[in-house]
Amino acid sequence: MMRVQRLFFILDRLRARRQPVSAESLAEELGVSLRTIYRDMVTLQSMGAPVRGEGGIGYQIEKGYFLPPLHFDADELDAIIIGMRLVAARGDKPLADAATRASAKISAVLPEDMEDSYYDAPLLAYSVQPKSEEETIDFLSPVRTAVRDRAFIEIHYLNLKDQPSERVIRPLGLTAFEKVWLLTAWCEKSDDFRSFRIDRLQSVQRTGESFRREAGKEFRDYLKSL
Amino acid sequence: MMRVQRLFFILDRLRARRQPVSAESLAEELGVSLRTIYRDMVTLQSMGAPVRGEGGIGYQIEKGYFLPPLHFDADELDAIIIGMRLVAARGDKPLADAATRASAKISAVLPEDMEDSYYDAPLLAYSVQPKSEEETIDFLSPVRTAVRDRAFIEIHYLNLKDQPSERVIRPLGLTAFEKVWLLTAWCEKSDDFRSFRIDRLQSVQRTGESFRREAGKEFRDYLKSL
DNA sequence: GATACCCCTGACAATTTATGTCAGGGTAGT
DNA sequence: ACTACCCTGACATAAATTGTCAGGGGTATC
Repeated sequence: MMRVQRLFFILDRLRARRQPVSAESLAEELGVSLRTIYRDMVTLQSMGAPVRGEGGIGYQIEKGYFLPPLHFDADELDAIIIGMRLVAARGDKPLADAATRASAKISAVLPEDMEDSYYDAPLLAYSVQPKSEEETIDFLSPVRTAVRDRAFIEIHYLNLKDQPSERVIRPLGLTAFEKVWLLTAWCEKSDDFRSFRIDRLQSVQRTGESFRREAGKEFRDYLKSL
Repeated sequence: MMRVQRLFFILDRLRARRQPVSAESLAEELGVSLRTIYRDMVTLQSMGAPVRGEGGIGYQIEKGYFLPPLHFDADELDAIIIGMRLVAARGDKPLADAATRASAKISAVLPEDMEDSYYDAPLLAYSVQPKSEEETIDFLSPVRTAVRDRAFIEIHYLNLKDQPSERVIRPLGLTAFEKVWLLTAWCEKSDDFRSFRIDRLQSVQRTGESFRREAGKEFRDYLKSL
């Protein structure tokens, strides 16, 4: 009985991670011996699951699905519900609307009995709006799309000491902190990585040029160092 | 070994046929006894596969089991990604894991070209852990499942003035604020609605009893009044 | 060419599961 | 009442799973 659960768990796990998973970490997580994991892998492969193991690396699952994703369990549904509500509460209008739409699409594919509990779920998210709600121009969405399109933008920024500056940057990524969104970018002026708080932006404008992301790896390394 | 193949076969079979499949036909096809098929069904159900058996009909798989391909636009994808990462950052371990799994399942049903951008999306969520990270017992998940199951719980609570109390409550809902999770409940002792910060809970224990939600409407009204 | 990580395989005894059989009970439609 | 199913419990036997021990071999990094 334990075995079957384990096999499904392994599949799920390999699907979840892009990075290779070592047999040892699986063994530990599942409370079984290393040998058992190796045997499980043979079983999975013999059933046609596209799992590949490489020495010195770990296990990976090939793209394309051997088993279609299972339905969402109660915890996963909770995570989706609260996640979408968090975004709806903390994002700007376009992102909040998108969260609502995504939520609707997901609930549409749920079985009826789960669909009801999805909408009635007693999970809420609440967020205070950072500034006075009336006239705050929110730059989250323009910046977000600029990140997506890899478009250079020119910004007017007010740092935490209220010193204004103007610069052209490559917007690389966004991070949601407790209260603020942080934009990580490559600043052409400083020729280095810089972070900017979205709520301190005075203006955002695309220059029209776009960049290729040679900086991808460096960016990820930079993020890890934060 | 035979067992695992059988379970996968049954899943495949139920997905293939729209019409109900009888346990007997499965037993015959797989060369096992009827009893074994029934036991297999229990196993599948215990793994969260919504296979339904009806007397006089046969077995069928519920609609939401296999997620159909979903199409999300770029903004919706952003919302899902950041939402799941927010939950992963702010929930406790079970909820964070669930967010990761849900994320993987969603990405698995995306068209191929969208899948890459899903994983590479430069959107991150970061959250400071509220207490010292070592020995904080996290009550989010037990409370969350109690809300789901409508189970009475007995809690030891330390209010913001550090006054301890002990009470039996009906956990009604959870709200995620910037830094803390708030539990809204009906308190039997006070005979009124009360709110509790999850991080101030000292202990949580189910009484074993459960309640029906007559309080549903009142709860929603109460929440609106906050 | 060390070194550190990994994957992978075989064998064997102990334990845990799975299985068939027998004997019931339940439900829904006819 | 009948049919055609699903479902459950008990129990002895057969089969699979598991950990342990003892290896072999590949890949990347320094």
